[in-house]
Amino acid sequence: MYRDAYPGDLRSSDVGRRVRLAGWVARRRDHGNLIFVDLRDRSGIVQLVVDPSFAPDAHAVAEHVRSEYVLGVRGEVVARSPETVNDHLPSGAIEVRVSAIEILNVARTPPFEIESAEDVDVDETLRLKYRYLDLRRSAMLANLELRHRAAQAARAFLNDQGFLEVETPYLTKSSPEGARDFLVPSRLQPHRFYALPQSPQMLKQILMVAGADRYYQFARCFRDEDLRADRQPEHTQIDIELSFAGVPEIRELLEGLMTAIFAGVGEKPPASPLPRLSYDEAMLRFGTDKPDLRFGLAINELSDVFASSEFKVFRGAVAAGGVVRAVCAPGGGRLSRAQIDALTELAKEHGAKGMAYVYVDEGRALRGPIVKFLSEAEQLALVDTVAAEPGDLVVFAAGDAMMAAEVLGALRLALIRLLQPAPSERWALLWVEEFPLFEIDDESGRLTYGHNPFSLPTADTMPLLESDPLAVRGAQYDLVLNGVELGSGSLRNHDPAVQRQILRALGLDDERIEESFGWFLEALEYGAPPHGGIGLGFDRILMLLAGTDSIRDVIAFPKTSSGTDLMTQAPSIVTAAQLRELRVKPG
RNA sequence: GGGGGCGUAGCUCAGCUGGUUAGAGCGCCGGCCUGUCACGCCGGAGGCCGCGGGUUCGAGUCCCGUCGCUCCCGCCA
Repeated sequence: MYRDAYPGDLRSSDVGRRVRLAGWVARRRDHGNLIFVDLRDRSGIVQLVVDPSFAPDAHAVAEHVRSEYVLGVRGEVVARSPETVNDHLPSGAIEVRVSAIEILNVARTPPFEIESAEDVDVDETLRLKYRYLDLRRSAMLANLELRHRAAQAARAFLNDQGFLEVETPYLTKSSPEGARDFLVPSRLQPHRFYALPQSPQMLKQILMVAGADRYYQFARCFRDEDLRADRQPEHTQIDIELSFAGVPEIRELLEGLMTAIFAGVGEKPPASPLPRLSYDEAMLRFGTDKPDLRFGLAINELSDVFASSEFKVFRGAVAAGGVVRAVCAPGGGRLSRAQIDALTELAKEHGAKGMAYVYVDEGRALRGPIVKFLSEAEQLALVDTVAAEPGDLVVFAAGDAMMAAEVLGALRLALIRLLQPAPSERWALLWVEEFPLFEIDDESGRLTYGHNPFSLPTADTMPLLESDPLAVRGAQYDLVLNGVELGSGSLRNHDPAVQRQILRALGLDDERIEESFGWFLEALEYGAPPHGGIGLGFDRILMLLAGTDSIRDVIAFPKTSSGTDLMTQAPSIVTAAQLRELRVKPG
């Protein structure tokens, strides 16, 4: 037996207890006579005292101990004298007086300090190469525990709601739609390939057809696309699907799930029912389909105010069927000229020709290059509409409505970043609903799906499928937390005819539909129940709950943004023999 | 595919308009130290300045290329 107690768990109530401990040397302080060792494991740290007059053998061993050595220790928990209590340590009221030490394993000097006094940011490259050392740090272990607790809370909730956990295969069928697939060559069937799933979407719908009724899975999803701080080639989603449920019930269920997850990690969950925004509303007011509602700075409609303005840019935009809209940034008056210029550049990057702006002075008087073109009535109406206060900055976008939404959405986020207004709440969780089922692809000009080609159109827009597909809305619901899309869900098409119609509207010919989706559409013909579900980005939820800005911090073994695993050096070259066996020709 | 940032000791960084032998803090090694907890004091080792090329009397510094990491755009139903 190596241990009968954990270092970080020991407290005053354990005084007098004889314990066996095991762990790593976090720090050693050698006073020549007394030696102090901070012993660490997942539970935390406790101070060991090695006194040569009490335990000469243990002291002789302790002299050779170094950082990150693995120790087995025997001793007695003793109270510290009041002046030696360490308030910074949960176990700081006690220490362990050591009677015997065994070095269970030695360790090379770590390439970076695991317990560093200063809060130094070690280069992530190094952390990833030595991930086992990085994970040994308490912050990273805390993230692993957070992940575990969130997963357990979600499972417990879903189990309680009668859900069945089902695993779907990793080796599955490639389909040309959506993201690029990771491919796996088949040895048994040369020149054929499996694909790693981008999502278990169709399989979970098949489970509904099968009568599984309520399904969930912590599903690993693979996409061979370029990476980001919040995107990995493989990520985990809490994949959920249920039968015979409408949108309100699904919303209620998922709000319960989120509440359970928040509570499971010790966070106060946002109050149910959550706010709901339609996609159109979100775009209009926040210029994005994933608004961060912790901050105001909503977009204001000013087209009517400036329809006949002397300021040509505004008047012209409205005359051409466009809009004039603005965001009022409280305290924005303190932005420097250079910062305004940077905002203007940002606006241009998103399609604006420039960026009109006005400062709001004392008495709500306006100042800035464009003010001389604005009538007194226009100025009053502007100040009134955007609720401007002295010290504010108002930025405008004039032109096409789509462009204005995008520009102001970007400006809003940039202004929030620059001005750092106090968030109205810690967690702003909301639903964004009824996305357009179809979009126009910028490159090809063809119709493409907005979110998910399996979504059911809303009842009122279903008849427009052929006549005006761009007006069709899906019975969809996205969950957005603090401006991050956590997941997107919808009711699905259980009617194969409607599903086929949508695929056709996307420009797929019957042959292609048959090849990619034939098996799936056939299944729908055998009594598919009405159903719907969602896929929640588990890593993203954890990233937010952990308070980090990279998904890599909540994944045990993530890959770099060029897709390498720095620890194992995957992906790697394989042998010619392996390729021959797979009938894959070396490039 | 495109744009930005970074790369100097084991780690985090400094190194000015090109100019002696490239520095600091931490870590590491050795010595001393009975209560420290970022222990303290003394001493020491440690550098392909990412890599390749160029300009120059002279390059960590300037130029070109390249590699790696990173952020963003495209992309990601």
